[in-house]
Amino acid sequence: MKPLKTYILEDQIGHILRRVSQRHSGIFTSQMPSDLTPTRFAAMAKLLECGPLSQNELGRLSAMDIATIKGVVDRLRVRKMVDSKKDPTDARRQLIKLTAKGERVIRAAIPDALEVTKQTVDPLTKAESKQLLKLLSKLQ
Amino acid sequence: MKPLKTYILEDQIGHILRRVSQRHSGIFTSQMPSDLTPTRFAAMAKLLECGPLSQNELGRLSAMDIATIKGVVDRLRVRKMVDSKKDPTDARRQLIKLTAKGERVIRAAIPDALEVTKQTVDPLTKAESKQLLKLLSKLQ
DNA sequence: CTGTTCTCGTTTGTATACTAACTATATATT
DNA sequence: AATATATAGTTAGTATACAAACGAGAACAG
Repeated sequence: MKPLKTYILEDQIGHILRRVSQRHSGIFTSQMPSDLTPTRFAAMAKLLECGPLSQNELGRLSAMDIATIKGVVDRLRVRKMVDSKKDPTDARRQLIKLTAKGERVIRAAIPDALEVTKQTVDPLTKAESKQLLKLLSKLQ
Repeated sequence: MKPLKTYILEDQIGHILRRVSQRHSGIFTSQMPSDLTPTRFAAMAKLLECGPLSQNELGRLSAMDIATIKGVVDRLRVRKMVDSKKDPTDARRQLIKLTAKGERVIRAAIPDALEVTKQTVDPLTKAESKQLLKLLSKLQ
């Protein structure tokens, strides 16, 4: 006899991922300056790490679609966190780089971001947290 | 001497969660009919499980903000997957219920959704997958 | 040199996701 | 009954997220 296929939303990895992401983003919003969203922060952190990048490279490195990264960069530009100039070697490219203000802001925000990570995994022991990262990494 | 606080985006739980969610949603999109998004599916699955619900209840049960669930319900209504009527006992409420079409669609989609879950955790062993769900559940 | 193909970025459209301000209705308190 | 408070839903605004179609430039084939 075949077992019934019942569908329990709460048991599905997709649903749980969504809820955990919601919680994380709530923690992020409450801890960080209001004009730093998770994606803006990610883009700026990558620029700090790598120096000036094309939009495409920045998108790839921070795991954002090109249409998404464009919006993120536009909004960062409005806030004078980044600026851009034509790549002299390739007229299609825009090189995006942190402004002085942007670099100051992202450096100041990094300790807070580490605190966000800490609070997010706070319900777990250190070993559990390490295990979780290991398992999630296999799913990327 | 204080250690340097280096920030590795790829090690942060928020970033990893975002990437895993992206992968899951890609699998969902490729496996499911194009007019069933993850949230639409979740809302309909809850309606199938619980019967008619107010927008508020539906939002709570499927982990969506009231402003979000409104958009989801509106789009489901346009597609004739749900309809709604005034709650006779409370004039503020709209009772949302699956249409016959909606019920047919969601029932047919459930096996596919279980397959999406399966594919999502495919890189993990059964034990790992169970462990992952356990750890994630602690973070909800 | 000339197409062909690829890549970079833009734009449009749709769909979450949440905040804040608002209206309307219900419920509780005095 | 009058007032205060709480709840249900709507609306507007901002920010991801991605698909699809497009133009401009680069790279490469012949």
